Amino acid sequence: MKDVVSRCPIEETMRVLSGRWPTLLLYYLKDGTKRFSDLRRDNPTVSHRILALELRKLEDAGIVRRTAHPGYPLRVDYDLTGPGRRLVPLIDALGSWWVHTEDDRTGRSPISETNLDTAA
Amino acid sequence: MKDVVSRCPIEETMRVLSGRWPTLLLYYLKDGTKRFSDLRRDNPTVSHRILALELRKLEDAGIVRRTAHPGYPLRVDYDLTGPGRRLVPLIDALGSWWVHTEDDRTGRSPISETNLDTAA
DNA sequence: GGCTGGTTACAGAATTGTGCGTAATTTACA
DNA sequence: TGTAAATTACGCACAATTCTGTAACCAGCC
Repeated sequence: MKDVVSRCPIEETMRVLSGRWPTLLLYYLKDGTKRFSDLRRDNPTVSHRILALELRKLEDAGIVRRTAHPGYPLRVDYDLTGPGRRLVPLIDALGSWWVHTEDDRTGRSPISETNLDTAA
Repeated sequence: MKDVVSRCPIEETMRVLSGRWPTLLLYYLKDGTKRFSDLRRDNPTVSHRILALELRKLEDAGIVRRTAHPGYPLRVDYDLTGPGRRLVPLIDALGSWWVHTEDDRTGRSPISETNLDTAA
């Protein structure tokens, strides 16, 4: 990718949210504070390296707050910032959009007077 | 919500919207019908190949409708489907989220009353 | 031959995964 | 009591995989 700094906010947002993990991490973090190992447990298919990189990316974007506790064994907490929490419902909206478009994808119309299929 | 598919709808949505082009194409298509060459002109940095691939992906996702007119020279129109149009405000919301988090990113207080938030 | 939309073949860039190393402290065990 | 190993959250080097771009080619009518 180039070093192009886009002025389009949508592009900027997508630069952060693109990929498989960011929205998933948001999803797990909306429950509250999680530790690195918690997040790995939540999603066993992320490699530790990628998890660290993604968390760093979200931190840089101001979505996630990283809190390192001094002492050993190491302990680091992650939770959503204000912007991060405000982002959650938007992500959820995308999720429901997908669910609703299922009707369109399967060629059915959503709940209407003409349609009384056995719903899903 | 039930265990509809084995995968999360947010993940499915992001699988389609991830990357640099999908949201940009949505942005250009929300004005109305466009042809392949129009979209290339709108965004000169997409390669011919990628544009075709991305449009195909959006078509498969039910976001974009492809209409090939018979006759030569070839002519193909692209426009948003119903789901595609319903997606636009959600994308816009992500854009305004980014604009509003600017305050947080730049360390300014988000207190606003005399706040002219005109998105770019 | 040129126009348009699209595809294939190959190359190079970017992203992701694997495995090893590290820190200071606790526990395991002989 | 001493030594080894586990723990936790990474960083680094490297391999594998995926993504993107370039260029050429196709179709069929003017």
